[in-house]
Amino acid sequence: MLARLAKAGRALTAYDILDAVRAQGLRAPVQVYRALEKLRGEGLVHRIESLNAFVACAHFRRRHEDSVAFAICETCGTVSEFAVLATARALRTRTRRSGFVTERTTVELRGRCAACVGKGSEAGA
Amino acid sequence: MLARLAKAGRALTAYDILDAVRAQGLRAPVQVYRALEKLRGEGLVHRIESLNAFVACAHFRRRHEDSVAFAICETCGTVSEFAVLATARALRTRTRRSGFVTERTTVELRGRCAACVGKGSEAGA
DNA sequence: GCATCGAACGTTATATCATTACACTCATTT
DNA sequence: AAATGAGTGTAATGATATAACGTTCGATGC
Ligand SMILES: [Zn+2]
Ligand SMILES: [Zn+2]
Ligand SMILES: [Zn+2]
Ligand SMILES: [Zn+2]
Repeated sequence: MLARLAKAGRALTAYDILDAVRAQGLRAPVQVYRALEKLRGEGLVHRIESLNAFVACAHFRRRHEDSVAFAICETCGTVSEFAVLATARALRTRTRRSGFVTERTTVELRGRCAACVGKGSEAGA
Repeated sequence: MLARLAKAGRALTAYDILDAVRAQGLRAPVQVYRALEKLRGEGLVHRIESLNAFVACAHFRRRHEDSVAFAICETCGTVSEFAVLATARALRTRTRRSGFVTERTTVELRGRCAACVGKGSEAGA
């Protein structure tokens, strides 16, 4: 299942994954959600909140949910993961001043990836 | 509908809102979603992606979806909106270096608000 | 006035995402 | 062996969101 996610390069919904792994014997959504929960616990999978979908962790590091961001291309669906340690720290500090204790951050950017921007400008020229 | 959202102080799902406005004649989800879409377009409502829910804009400013963040209390559900102009700019600059053109950012923090942290530590002491 | 058009709306049905409930298996403990 | 408890598979359901389609109604042109 993790292999499928990693190969996809984009976010897959739980039901996308379900379709992909039916051959391996998984038959019901709850099985996929349980597996995803486990993988998320191991830091191998991230959830993209704005897509209700999942990606394989690109960094093979454990537990960095608190300082990761995603750039999501609206045109081709590609999801790129990058670390935002300083940004996350700044946000935590900022809210801490009003008494809010941050446990987790979600940072997701929508836009167009280099490849799709290139294609777009070609078409427009 | 906007009044209901503003009064709530927390995020409401479309179906929460639907229940609240049945008295006003709205009967179906799609009507609520259409109204929300309009209000979002006017910058009066924000969507909280990690909750699949909606809040009234706390700033009464138009169109700042690209630089707003939310601190969401996991204990009491309170959502606080704050501006993150510098942070959003930094993220855009950062991804721009790899060719990604950002159109919109989602920044959501989960944790515990001042009130709930206070109660928690009292209980723990 | 009135035919035509198109945006907005209401209704129904359906699609999509996620969890609950429960029975069964199997390894661990006593 | 019986009791316990974690994990699993199945079915059903709940929660979120959109599609499809006919109607209303104001704007436009004749
Ligand atoms: Zn990662
Ligand atoms: Zn792209
Ligand atoms: Zn706002
Ligand atoms: Zn709170």
